[in-house]
Amino acid sequence: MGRGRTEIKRIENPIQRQSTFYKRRDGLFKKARELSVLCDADLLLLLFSSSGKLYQYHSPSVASAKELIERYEVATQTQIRGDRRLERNAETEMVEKLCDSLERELRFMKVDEGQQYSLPDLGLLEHNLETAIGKVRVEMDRKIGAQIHKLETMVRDRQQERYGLCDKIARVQTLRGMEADGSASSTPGLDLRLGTCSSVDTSLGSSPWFSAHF
Amino acid sequence: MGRGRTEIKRIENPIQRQSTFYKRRDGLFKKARELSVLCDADLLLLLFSSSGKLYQYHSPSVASAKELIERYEVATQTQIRGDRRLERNAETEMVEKLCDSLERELRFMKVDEGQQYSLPDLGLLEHNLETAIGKVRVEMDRKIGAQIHKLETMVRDRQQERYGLCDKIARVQTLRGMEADGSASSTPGLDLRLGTCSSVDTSLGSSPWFSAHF
DNA sequence: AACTATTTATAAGA
DNA sequence: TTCTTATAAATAGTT
Repeated sequence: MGRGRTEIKRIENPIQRQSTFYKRRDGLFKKARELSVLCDADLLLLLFSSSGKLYQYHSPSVASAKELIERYEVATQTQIRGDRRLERNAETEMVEKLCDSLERELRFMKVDEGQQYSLPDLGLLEHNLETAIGKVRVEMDRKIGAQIHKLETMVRDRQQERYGLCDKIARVQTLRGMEADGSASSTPGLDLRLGTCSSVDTSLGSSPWFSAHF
Repeated sequence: MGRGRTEIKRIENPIQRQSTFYKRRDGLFKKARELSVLCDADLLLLLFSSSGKLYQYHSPSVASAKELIERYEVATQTQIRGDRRLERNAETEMVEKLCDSLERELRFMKVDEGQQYSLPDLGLLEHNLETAIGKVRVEMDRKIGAQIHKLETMVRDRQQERYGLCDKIARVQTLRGMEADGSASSTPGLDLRLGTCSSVDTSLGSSPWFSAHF
């Protein structure tokens, strides 16, 4: 459009090029906006002039360019990874998250191997790692402590139960003794003796929880 | 353009909307290409249809959309950080790199505080951190060792120099003694005695390198 | 998809 | 940069 000429090739005259850039930039942005509104589409337009200046447009329906860039990355990743993503559930996602963290951790360590840290930097690094290890150990202790407490409570409850039963048995036997004869009881098949009512082993050496986790 | 109607608002008829989407998408991409060629500009166009399908265009002068996204991120960072970046040299960049690493490290640790790690995960984490600390310490030892070696070498060289000078002085004094008189020497202002030619202190307690780094 | 009456974008000039 | 205007290009409605 315009008077004459159509050939699409670099405009050599810088003044004319600049002028054309402004006009066509405005036109492009307008068209972008119209498309996004008319057709309910999301779009991002990043434009760098030949002098390196950035102009951008994104459809009003999205909050920021960043949002669309992330959507773009997800979309292209999906194309690459195919439908593998569909097989995943929440649990595997969490494991993946942890793996990512560890990967990052390891990459970080590799940077260290690659050289470039000065001695004071290494000292700082050491300190931070020590702090981190401290946190991990505190957390482990907390978790182990909680588990032990839980088990101890369970053990104590069982013991109480046993004491109660022993008591009952003792009373039943006393009752029998008072009846003073060996005739058939009303519950002949039921032996209420449960063995000695002594202490219960509270060590956790072979607890299923322990062996399952280490 | 087209017969009648111009109002820019969402087209409700889905068939018409789809048709318009194709036409205007092609038009937009064509305009984008023309702008980039005519005005030597780089551009990226990401377009998501209302059904979520992605269409993209980037100027032929760049290898990939990713490249322009990175350029965009640099440009916006520059806008935010202003000209602070201009003040930076290679050295500060390296420090920044380290800070980023530590930040990542700390973020990782925060995830840990937030809960969600199981005991075996914590065990693994602990192990990894121990390995990392080991690496850092080995690297520190290596650096300190190298510095000590360098200093020892310097000290040894100085000692050698001194021995050489002592030797010279001894010979000069012997010569003087053989001349057997107290008359003015040809170099009266020059006292060649450099003090006792004994051992040199090799401790590094107050070395400038050491104090500069810790 | 293709056609075409119209609207819109813009090259050149001011 | 911005405005104007002649003209090329895009496209809405239709087939």
